[in-house]
Amino acid sequence: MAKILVVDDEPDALELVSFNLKSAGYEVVTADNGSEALKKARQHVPDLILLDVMLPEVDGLEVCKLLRRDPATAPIPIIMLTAKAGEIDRVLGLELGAEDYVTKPFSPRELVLRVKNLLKRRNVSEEKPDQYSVGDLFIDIPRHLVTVARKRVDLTATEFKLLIILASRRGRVQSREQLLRDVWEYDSLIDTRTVDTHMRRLREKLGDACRYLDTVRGVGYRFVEN
Amino acid sequence: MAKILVVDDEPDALELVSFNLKSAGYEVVTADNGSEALKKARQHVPDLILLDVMLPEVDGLEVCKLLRRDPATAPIPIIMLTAKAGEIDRVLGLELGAEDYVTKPFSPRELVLRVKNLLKRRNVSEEKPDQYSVGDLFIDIPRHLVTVARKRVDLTATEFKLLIILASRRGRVQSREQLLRDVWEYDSLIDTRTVDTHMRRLREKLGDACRYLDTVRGVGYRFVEN
DNA sequence: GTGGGATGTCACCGGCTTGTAACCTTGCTG
DNA sequence: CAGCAAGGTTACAAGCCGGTGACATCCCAC
Repeated sequence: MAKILVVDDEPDALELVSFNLKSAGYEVVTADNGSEALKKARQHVPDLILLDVMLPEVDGLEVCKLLRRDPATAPIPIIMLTAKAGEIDRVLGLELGAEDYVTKPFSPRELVLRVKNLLKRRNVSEEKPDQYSVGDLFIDIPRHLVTVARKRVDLTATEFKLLIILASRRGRVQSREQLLRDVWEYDSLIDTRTVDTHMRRLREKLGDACRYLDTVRGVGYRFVEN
Repeated sequence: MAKILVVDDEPDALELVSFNLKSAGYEVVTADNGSEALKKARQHVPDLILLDVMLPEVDGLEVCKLLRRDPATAPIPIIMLTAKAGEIDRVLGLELGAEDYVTKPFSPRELVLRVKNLLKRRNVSEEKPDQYSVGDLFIDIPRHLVTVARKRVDLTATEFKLLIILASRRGRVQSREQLLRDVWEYDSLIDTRTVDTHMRRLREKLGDACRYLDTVRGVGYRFVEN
């Protein structure tokens, strides 16, 4: 998954943005001032940089210019963040090589969408992984293989699919209806309680690893976040 | 998706407009006279209002003025619809706080575009946000997760929904009846005092963060503005 | 056809959630 | 300051929800 450097001097904004990007599955590196941003950009060589214009000392425009000057960081696309919606800023930012521009306040959703688009355009792959691993649980989709603590676990087709759907949306609660749609692939000819039964069988087979599967009462099931 | 209140006394016009908005993916609420418009605006708190100027009894300009006077509906952007293309009307409407002005006959396409633009400008993201954060309180809807000062708080399904409804209308007081409608999703087979009990449980679990939940005596509850 | 595994359904149970009522506290009004 | 109404608290019973075991059915391999 793509690595993104987020630069903002306000801790709250930094937290908000990086949380959302992480949720969307990106790897996030942060910096809260201009010189740190330059250092981390050279150190990590991220796939994309989110850069706040208003920074103490070295401001965002300056950082942008310096990043473009260094051949190591020059090709990295940059999205500028700013509170000012002024035309001057926009033009200036774009001239200095920012790929895109987002004015505060922005919706986290919108930001993630722009990031996604930009990365897609840049052809940085963001395909779904064909394997997951959490703690001592390994899931290999093409091999249809699941192991817990290196020991192989045999799952039926339905159990496997259920596990994958949950794992691929790690942290996000899936309602029974949702799971029926995605695992069984048609709408509710099936009793929602059937999901419970399959969860039970899945948990039974996973043994210790069933700790990764949460029940959220009144809502549905969830694969734990960490 | 954004909710839009459409007000027009001609059934044909009402139908035309709401059909097009629904096609564009918006949720539509309708009213065919001024007082109903006011009632529904307060009840549904839409993201935008399309208001015909020519209405029997209370006319559009009057409705506009009244909407602006009520703090609950004041911030909602309004687009005025009128047959008259006169400059006087335009000025009057804008003075009264209409955000935009469309003269009949208009193309449905144009109308939908204006709606889209206005919502975008207002940063009413076309979709509802899937997370909220205020101070040290974080709410993540897909994860069904609430944290206060980074510490996880376990809420029941009802408590969670109540919190989300309040958070999504930050600053606007919600009456007990309103909350019953939106959280419990059917009309008041339930005692309004039940809301109190759930607010208490919610506050208890939120601990310090309950300071974000105001009681407005004689009216209802509110998530604080800032 | 038979046997075994996979799958969907059901009934039951225990516990948590939830609605309600009764009582207490608070703050407004005169 | 007294009285009252609105909201906070407490307690509790009902019932909903999810876990579980049992079972019928289906499908496939043999």
